[in-house]
Amino acid sequence: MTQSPPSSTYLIQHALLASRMTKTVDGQLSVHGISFTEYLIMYHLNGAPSQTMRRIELAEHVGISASGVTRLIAPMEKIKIVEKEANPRDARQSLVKLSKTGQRLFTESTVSFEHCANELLRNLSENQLEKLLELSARIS
Amino acid sequence: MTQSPPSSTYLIQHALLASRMTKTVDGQLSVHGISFTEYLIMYHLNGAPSQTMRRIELAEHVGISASGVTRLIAPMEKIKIVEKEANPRDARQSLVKLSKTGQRLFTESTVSFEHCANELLRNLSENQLEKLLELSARIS
DNA sequence: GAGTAATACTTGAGTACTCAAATATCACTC
DNA sequence: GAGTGATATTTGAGTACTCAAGTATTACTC
Repeated sequence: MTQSPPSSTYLIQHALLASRMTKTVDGQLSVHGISFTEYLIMYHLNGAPSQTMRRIELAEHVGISASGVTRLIAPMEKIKIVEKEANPRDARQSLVKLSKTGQRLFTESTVSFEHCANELLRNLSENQLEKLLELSARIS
Repeated sequence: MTQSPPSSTYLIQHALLASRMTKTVDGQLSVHGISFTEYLIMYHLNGAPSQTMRRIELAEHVGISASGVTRLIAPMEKIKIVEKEANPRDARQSLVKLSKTGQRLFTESTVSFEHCANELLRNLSENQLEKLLELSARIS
C-alpha cells in the first residue's frame, strides 16, 4: 500500500469536496426554488453582454452537455426566468436571455449563495483564499 | 453587475473544474472498464485495514449516499472485484472487501489514474501543488 | 425482558444528467 | 446554385445517482 502522489490525492480530495459543496449549495438555494446548476446558468447569463448567451457557450461555462442545457433551460423558460431569442444572423442558434424576473431571482439567490460560500470557506483567511483561487485558476 | 467575492468565485470555479476532471478521469479509466466512482471505492477499500469497510463509511468517503453505494457495489460484486462479508458482531452490517482480483485491477487502474492526474495538473509545480493540497485540505 | 428508538442497509420511484442520432441551418467549393 | 460537410440544437434511450419508505437488527430504558 504505497502512498498516492499529490496530484492523485488532490483529484480525489477535489471530487469529494465538489460533491459536498454541491449538496450544501443545492440545499441553501432550494429556498429560492432553484438548483446550483440553475444558479450557474443565471450567473453566467448575468455576466454576459445583454445578459444573453448561446446554448453551447452556456454548456461550456457550466460544465454540462448541450442537451443538458436544453433540458435545464426548458423549465426555466416556462417560469419566465429566461427568454428564448433568435439570432437574426444564424437561424440555427437560439439565444438564451436572462429576463427581468430572472435578474431579480438571481440577485436574491446571490445573497444566499454568497453566504453559503463564505460559510463553506470560513476556515480560510482572506490571503489563503486568494492564494487558493490563484493556484486553482492555474490548473485549467 | 458587481463582481463576485472570492469565495463565490472559488465555488463556481471548483464546480466547473470538478465536472471536467471527472469526465477526463472517467474517459481514461474506461480502458479498464471502470468509472471514477468505482475507482474511488477501490481506492478507499485498498487503504482500509484488511481492505474492508462498511457501506456507510464508503458512502462518506466517496461522497455519495448509502443507496448509491448499494447500487454501485452490486455489479462490482458480480464480477468479483469486491466481496461481501458479514460482521459477526452486528448482523445489520454487510462489510465490503476488495478481492484479490480487485487489488490487481486497482493496481493497474492506478497507473492510468496517476498519469491522468499528472496530466490534469501539469501546469502546477511541485511546490504549488503541495500548497494547493494544503489549502484545499483546510476547507473541510 | 418487552417496548421503543436508533442504525445499516435495500428497494421503488424519481431526477438530472449523458451519448448518439435526428433535424435544421449555414459555409464552402465547384 | 447544387452538393457536401460542419455547426447548433433537440430528442430518444439509457445511466448514475437521489430521497423516502421499508426491513432487519441492535441498543437503550424501565
